[in-house]
Amino acid sequence: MPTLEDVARRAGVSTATVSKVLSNTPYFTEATRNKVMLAVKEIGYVPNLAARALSSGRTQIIAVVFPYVYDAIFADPRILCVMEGIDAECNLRGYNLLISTPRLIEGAVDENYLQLIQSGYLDGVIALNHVPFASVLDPVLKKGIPAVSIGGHAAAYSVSSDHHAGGVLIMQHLLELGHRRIGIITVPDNINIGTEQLLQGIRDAAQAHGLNFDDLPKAVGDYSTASGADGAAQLLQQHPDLTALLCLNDRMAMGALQEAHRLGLRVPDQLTITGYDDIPAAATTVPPLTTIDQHSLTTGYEASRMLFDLLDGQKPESKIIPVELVIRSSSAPPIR
Amino acid sequence: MPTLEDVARRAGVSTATVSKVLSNTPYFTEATRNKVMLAVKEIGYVPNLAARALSSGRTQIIAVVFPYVYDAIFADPRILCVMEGIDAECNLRGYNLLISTPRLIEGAVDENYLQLIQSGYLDGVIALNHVPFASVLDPVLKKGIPAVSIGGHAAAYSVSSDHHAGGVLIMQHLLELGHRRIGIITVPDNINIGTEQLLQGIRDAAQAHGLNFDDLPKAVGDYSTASGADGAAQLLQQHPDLTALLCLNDRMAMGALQEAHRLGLRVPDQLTITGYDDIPAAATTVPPLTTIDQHSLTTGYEASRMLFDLLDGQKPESKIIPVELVIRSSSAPPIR
DNA sequence: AAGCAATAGTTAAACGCTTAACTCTATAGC
DNA sequence: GCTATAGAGTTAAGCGTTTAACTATTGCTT
Repeated sequence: MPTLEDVARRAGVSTATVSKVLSNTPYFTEATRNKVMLAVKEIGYVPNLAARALSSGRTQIIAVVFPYVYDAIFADPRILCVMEGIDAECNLRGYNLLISTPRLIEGAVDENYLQLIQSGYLDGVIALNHVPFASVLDPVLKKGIPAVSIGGHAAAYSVSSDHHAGGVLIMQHLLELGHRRIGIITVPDNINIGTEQLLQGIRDAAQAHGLNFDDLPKAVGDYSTASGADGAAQLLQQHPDLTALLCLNDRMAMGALQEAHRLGLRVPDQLTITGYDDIPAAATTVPPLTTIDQHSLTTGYEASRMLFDLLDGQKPESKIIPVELVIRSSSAPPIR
Repeated sequence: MPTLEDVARRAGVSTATVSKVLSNTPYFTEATRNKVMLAVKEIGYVPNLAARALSSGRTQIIAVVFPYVYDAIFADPRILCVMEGIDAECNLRGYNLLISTPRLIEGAVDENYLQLIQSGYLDGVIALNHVPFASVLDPVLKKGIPAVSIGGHAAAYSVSSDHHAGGVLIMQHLLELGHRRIGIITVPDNINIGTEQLLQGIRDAAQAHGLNFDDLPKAVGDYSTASGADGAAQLLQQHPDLTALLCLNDRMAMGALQEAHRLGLRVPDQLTITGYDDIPAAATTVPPLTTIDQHSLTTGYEASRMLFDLLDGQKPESKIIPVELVIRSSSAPPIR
């Protein structure tokens, strides 16, 4: 492979000149620039990234990390939408995207991940908030790598959804339709800040309508479709009088939908089911899901923009992405 | 950050010794090894990957590339299953996963991608077969980077599904149920080899049952759910007597399901709908989809194993992953 | 006792780039 | 005429590893 030196020789200049011309340093004549560019084209020179990284300390690689939790990360469409936003922005800027899915062995982050963080291979990190979030992001911050978190982390720049508003919106929607006997398919406590805010929103909306959140029947799922079906089964068996199921994500709502169908319950006529996230599939279920759009693509986009600002030496403001109630056909007034 | 030299000084040996001990080169006493290891622990040394890469020519990075085609890659659950298999294997081996989604501007691969390939940053490549496949994989092969393709490429090691068998299986299933008036929701020609094989399988099965493939009504989609709905609408309007819809992927089948529901057609009683891929969502639609399981996870797993074999200097055999008919509830005999 | 192989470790060059510090005009200001 | 400054380019010192080639010691053959 041709090196800087080959280009320099061919263009009749020094390697420093080539390097600087290539990085658009000022103070070169057009003639010199042209000579260099021509030589580059002629011998098909492409910079060696490892050498560049070693010398400059920058790798042009940013990592997206999501702890491997519950089921496979790649199974969660919500995360993929975020990824897409990130990918698009990185592509635009000529950065490369590395994916890291640290395994968590008994609470400890895996060794490979730690090595990667320490290795100097990463110019920046975008981390998805999840259970063992601190343990994943802390090494990054300690090492001083620019990082932004999606979902919030006290010590980091972050972009998160307005989950409190989301909780209020979806619960309000149910209440305004006239539902009172509402089952909730939730996830284990302390999963992340977002979930707490969401639950608080639901609680507040309930209270505003004179309903006590703590009295509402609940089932605990794990975000997966299957757990949604299980939760629905359990809830409907113990509380056959429920008129609505509020699910903390779309996948669990899809499971609930499936279970309702299995039980011969027509949605939304006999049972209202709502989701959260607005993943692509939510629009194509039968019936399509009423849900909360988190604007995942925007979230990914904003996260990368924020990271690039950080890399440019700026101090960006943490951002809160507004959410939106999307009313489709899985919700209707309860039957009297 | 501490360097090799710091470790060497502390352990009272040369940097070469440290480097070799760390890479398990033979001919060192236990005492020396321990001294080195102790020093490493004490000062928290982590190798600098860029330096290592420059010096050794290996980066510990492998790239998964999928051309950006139609809609976002990240929207395709089938691909994500494959990714998961790849990710798991890379994680095990301590390799890092870089994702590249080259944009295709007027048939040409984007410049960033080409640079990445040439840059020496990649130890290996796994490429997903898609429309402009050659243009994406050719630079990789030319550069001599170990590569495996998923879906088949004449010049490369590959792992692919037995699409011909898949086509036969799904069509046979329909025919054996007694369907004859079958609509096909397909994709544009020449998308990739896999699709051609699949169509050939369908054709062969049709012929074996005395049905001429070319006479079957067809609609052309683009893999997306929406295009499946459109295709179904179009097909059912022009051919109201159809008793089954064979869709070339699950997402289009989900769209068809949705359209059937909109038209008030009960599936499978009044209309049979089948998919292909067996993405996770296929099991949770209402009704769950009859489809072909491509074993996407295995595919990803095998692809990375093959790549690692290649990196180990072996010459692996290209592999064909068997497929499997998964009969769920979206298919039934036609009404008489 | 010489020769050799195996063991244990070192030296120093190389990997390909960036960049601080430097040189050498040419022009401008006073 | 002398200094300052801006423009155009070069020199050479790293960046932190790996690794080929080398030295030195020990033990075993013959």
